[in-house]
Amino acid sequence: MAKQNTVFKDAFNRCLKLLAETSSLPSEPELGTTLGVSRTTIRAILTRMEELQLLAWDKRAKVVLRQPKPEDYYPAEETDSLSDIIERSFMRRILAGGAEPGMQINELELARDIGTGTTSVREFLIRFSRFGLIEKRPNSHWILKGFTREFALELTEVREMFELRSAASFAALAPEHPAWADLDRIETLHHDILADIDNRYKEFSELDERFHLLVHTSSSNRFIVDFYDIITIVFHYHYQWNKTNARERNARALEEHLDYIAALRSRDRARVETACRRHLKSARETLLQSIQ
Amino acid sequence: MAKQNTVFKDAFNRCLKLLAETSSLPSEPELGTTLGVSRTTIRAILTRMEELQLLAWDKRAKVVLRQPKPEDYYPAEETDSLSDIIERSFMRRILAGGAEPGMQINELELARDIGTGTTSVREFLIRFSRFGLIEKRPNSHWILKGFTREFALELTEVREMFELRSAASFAALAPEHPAWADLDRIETLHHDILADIDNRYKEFSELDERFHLLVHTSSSNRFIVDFYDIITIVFHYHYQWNKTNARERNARALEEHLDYIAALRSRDRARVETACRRHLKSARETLLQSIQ
DNA sequence: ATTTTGTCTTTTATCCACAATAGACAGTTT
DNA sequence: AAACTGTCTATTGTGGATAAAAGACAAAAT
Repeated sequence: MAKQNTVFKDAFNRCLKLLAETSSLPSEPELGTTLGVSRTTIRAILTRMEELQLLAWDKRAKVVLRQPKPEDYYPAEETDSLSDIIERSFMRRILAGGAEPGMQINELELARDIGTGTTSVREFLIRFSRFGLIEKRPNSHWILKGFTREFALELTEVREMFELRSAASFAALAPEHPAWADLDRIETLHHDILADIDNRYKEFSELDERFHLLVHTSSSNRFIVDFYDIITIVFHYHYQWNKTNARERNARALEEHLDYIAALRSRDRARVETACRRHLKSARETLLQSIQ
Repeated sequence: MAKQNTVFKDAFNRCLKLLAETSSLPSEPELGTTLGVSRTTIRAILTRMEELQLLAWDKRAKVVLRQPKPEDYYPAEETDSLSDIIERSFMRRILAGGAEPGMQINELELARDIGTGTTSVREFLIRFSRFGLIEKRPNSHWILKGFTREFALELTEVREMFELRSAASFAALAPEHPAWADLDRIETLHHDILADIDNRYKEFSELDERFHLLVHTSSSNRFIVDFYDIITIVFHYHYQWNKTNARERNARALEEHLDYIAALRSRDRARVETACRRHLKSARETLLQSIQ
């Protein structure tokens, strides 16, 4: 297998949802834009839909014949891209499994373990190395530096530097800047989740990412925004594998966010700094607690 | 060709220099440590030296038979690693050649151009992407974001944040910390170069890198130290292709460094900040001037 | 008791091949 | 005239093969 057709399968599944809602599908280029894939893939999807008797397709006419059934969809595990699979598998090994700092990482072994070629694993490791958790010895193995206390402290040090600066520039944005509207939407979601915290506390992780990314984006600095990727991935997996007191932690963080958002709106520099520092401090503590 | 034996050739050349200075070579493991390669490579080197009648090798006895001649060395262009070749070639294209921001980068074309396989080019691009000059569109091409004014401003903004913090922590290092001795050596070199600036101004680039890296290292933060890689590569190629007023620029920077070094030694926080800011400001101006 | 060497195995770096996907262009339809 | 479709080509993503390089282990030498 040279390449998995996950792009096709994922787009096919998404296209089924579109199909469920209309009696005929739009033009190929329009579908391509909607689903974010090329016309080649769209045509493969249409062909498949024809085969499944979902669609009568003749040039511009794309008439829906029947509603999609659950078995028409490709299974979810076939739509994950290879790099996602490798990432998950690797993160499980190093965060969940008891991986010791200093351990060697073996491309070949990792590839065999995941059931994939070495090229993909290698490319993943190169991409991943910018997160500072692994390091390459040329012509030799990779070294796991480990998700240690030092790592967390170094990460949060930079995060705090960047976020304080971003928050300050956010507060200075012109009132008509679209970021304020984004902030409104995010604030509303905070209230919604808090109102039903027992059931919805799990939605925090995603909202947290969205909020902080919005703040960082206002720095207009690619290095600051890119750095947030590291925060995202660390917190993403951290939330996934460390669920003690998740409800309380998230509720507190939501309150802090609301305070932080109010401070941004006040445009009062000192107030922004105080609220931002307070939240970052508790985020750091949460992260550190989970380490040992 | 699966793999170029550049490690062997480069180590062989370095080993020839060792051979020129003694009458017999040390043990295989010792040579390996000295040259930074494995015993496998050492044995290949010794075999080659035997073939060239440079050495009589029998187990532990490695008797030098004659001095190496220039033709014994492998040519310098054969000792460069493939990734160095790709890097140089790519940087020339985007910094020296008139590459427009927004331009597409084609892995295959680049590989053909350099005369190498696509895998190596691809891995280079992935590694290089962390410098923020290119961006990947999955399943499609890379986009050149360009060495623009915005890039330089974003880069220097982060650099200034990091270096101010690093300089402050440098000044707070214990007096017995080895970094102070490194600083002494670097200062001496500054005086040496300034004393013969007309002939030695070209040595500034390397010294500059060494000095700032020393400062950044004292932050003990891998993200800050790693970020300095970006500065290094940008300035490295910038110095290489922009030589107007190099002598004057370098002389001024050397003076600023000396002032900065004196400030670090004084351990006076305000003085450190002033000297650091002044130097970073002029470094930024130099970089910006070269862009348009 | 170390250290060194001989031999062998494992892993990395790199090229190549091929399916999936993107994208270009001309002819066709609205 | 603008958008769409049919067809074809080019490029990316990924597995597999292979030489270079690293490294393991036992036997030999100090």
